[in-house]
Amino acid sequence: MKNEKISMKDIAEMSGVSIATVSRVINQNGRFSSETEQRVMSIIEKYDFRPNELARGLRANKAQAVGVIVPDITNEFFACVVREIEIELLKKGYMAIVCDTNEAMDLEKKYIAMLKSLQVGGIIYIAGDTNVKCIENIPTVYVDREPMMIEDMMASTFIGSDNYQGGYIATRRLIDAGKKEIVLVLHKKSLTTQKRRLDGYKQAIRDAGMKFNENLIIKVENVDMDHGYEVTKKIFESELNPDGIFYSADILAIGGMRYLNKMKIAIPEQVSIIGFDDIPLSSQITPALTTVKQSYTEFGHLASESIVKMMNGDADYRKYILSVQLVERETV
Amino acid sequence: MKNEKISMKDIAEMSGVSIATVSRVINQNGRFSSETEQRVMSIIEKYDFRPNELARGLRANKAQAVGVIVPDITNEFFACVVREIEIELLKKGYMAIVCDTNEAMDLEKKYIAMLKSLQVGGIIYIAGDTNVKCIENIPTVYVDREPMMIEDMMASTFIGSDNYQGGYIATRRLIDAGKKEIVLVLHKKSLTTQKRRLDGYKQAIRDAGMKFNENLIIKVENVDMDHGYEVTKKIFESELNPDGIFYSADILAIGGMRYLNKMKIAIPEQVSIIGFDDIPLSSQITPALTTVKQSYTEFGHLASESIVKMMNGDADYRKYILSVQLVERETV
DNA sequence: GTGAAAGCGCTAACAT
DNA sequence: ATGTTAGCGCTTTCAC
Repeated sequence: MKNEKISMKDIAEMSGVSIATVSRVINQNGRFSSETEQRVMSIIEKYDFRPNELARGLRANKAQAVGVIVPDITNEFFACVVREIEIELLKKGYMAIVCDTNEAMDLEKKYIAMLKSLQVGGIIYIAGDTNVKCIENIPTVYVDREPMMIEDMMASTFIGSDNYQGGYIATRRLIDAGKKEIVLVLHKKSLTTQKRRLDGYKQAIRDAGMKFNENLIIKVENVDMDHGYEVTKKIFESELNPDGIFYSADILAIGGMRYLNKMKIAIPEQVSIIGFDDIPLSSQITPALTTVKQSYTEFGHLASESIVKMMNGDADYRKYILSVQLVERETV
Repeated sequence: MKNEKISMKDIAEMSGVSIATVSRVINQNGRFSSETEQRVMSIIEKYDFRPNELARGLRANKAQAVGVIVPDITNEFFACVVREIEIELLKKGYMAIVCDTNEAMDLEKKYIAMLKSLQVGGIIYIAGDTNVKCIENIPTVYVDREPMMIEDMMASTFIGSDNYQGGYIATRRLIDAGKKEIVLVLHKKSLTTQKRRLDGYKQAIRDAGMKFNENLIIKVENVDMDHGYEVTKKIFESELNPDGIFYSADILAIGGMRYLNKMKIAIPEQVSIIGFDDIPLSSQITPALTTVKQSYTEFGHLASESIVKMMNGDADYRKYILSVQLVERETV
């Protein structure tokens, strides 16, 4: 009940060895006899002792932790990526410190500062914007959203999907379904992800011999279900009359479908819908959402792998562009 | 580019004062002239210096951080609670360290150990189970899921919803809609939340002069959409023939609705559905889910408030039982 | 194989 | 108003 906090010094005294030896045993740094090891270990277990990570970190000049910056933890896609990262990092002996910025740039800055003062060894950064300068003096892996590399370009790692390909196959699918007026709903922020998807869209349109129409590209302020609903309402209340909509995120599509359902617009007969991400939810709604799958498992796995390498000085500076697949369900 | 890490010692040298003075300025502990303050501050800003939290924490014998343990970050309800907590804690100058345990008890133990060795000042604990012993020697706020208090009972705080009331009004609503065979889908784990909702259900049934039927209580292994689907399938493939289902979580209900839609079972004409939580998603699907609302905002707010009080020795040992409301939408 | 001791960056008690 | 210094718990050189 009242275990006063125990330190290595206490363990040392109780085992009748010096604190240096205790340290060696704990870190398995050799130079101790196996009898000593046994004795020390048994005391450690008896008191359930774990070394103070603050002191360790101070000594090592960095914590056994990595910061993870996420723009929106309530978006199932990011939540899944984060879970994956946490699990992987834990396996490797690191603690993940997750910071949800709610897409606010000022919070992002604040969290980066705090993470630095916490002396995290690295940062996994799912940026809220692309005008971010690279984080300085600390290993960083950029995930999903690629920052404008100002300088430092070669000293960083990026993990993202093939968004161009994603934009292309989604649009192509809609064209193949005979759709003629295809709206693309994009996130307003200047994200490379959005730009690439647009490029893919354009190319698919051109390849089909159709004419690219600027007015069919609609930007949305925020990526959530409400904005998906509102933008769709706006579209149908305008002079546009699309027979296909490609949303840049599943949750936008889900919000949009609510509007279509409400207005009794048949999916996919009147309007086909296609999303992006393939969050677990997308297979659950009715009709189930056709979408472009990004693998959050791979994102998380690669990100943790990569940041740990970097922290060990094992530079891993490159871009990983993961391929993307069309998941056919019921909305096209 | 190559700013070597700067410490208070460097700041002190550059400002021509002692490191103690720098410390006083930073912490606004008084006993320095305003000229000194200006000079020191300007250097600090120039170098964007922030004190090493590891060293601070070591000195203070605890970090300016609180651990947050969550059973499932991909569940929108918990994600929303976490967001709220993070924001509130940041305002108060604390860092949140979020640990997603994915409903695994062993991970939970591991994370608690890690948080302790990180010397967090407190823990906000949304337990995965109820058989948890209280966390020892560290201020803890239990949220949503109440642990069996072994000892230590009076030295802890709990924040939860009025689950009995929630169970009652949901069931009552179904009864009022004329439903006769009402299934209750519960989480299998021994959670007090589940038990209370069951109690509310029973009471409502009895109050209506109906007979409680044990067979109508179905337990589910895990709370996610897939389990919602599967359990609903199982129900309709059994000899049961419910005209109302009360799911103990919105995401279960959403999975269940997929099955009903697939089988062309009309909601709410043939079967009425009611959920629990009121996650943002529930208002977005078609038909929109009738549910019992728990306020994640209040959860998060109270939890952060309370843990900070406790860490300041300002004991706040009590139970907060938040009231709950029926949100009428389209599935009843 | 083991121990003594320095020092990581900071705060606070004690001088002045 | 400011400086000196001990010490938080740990790792790691350097002696033996």
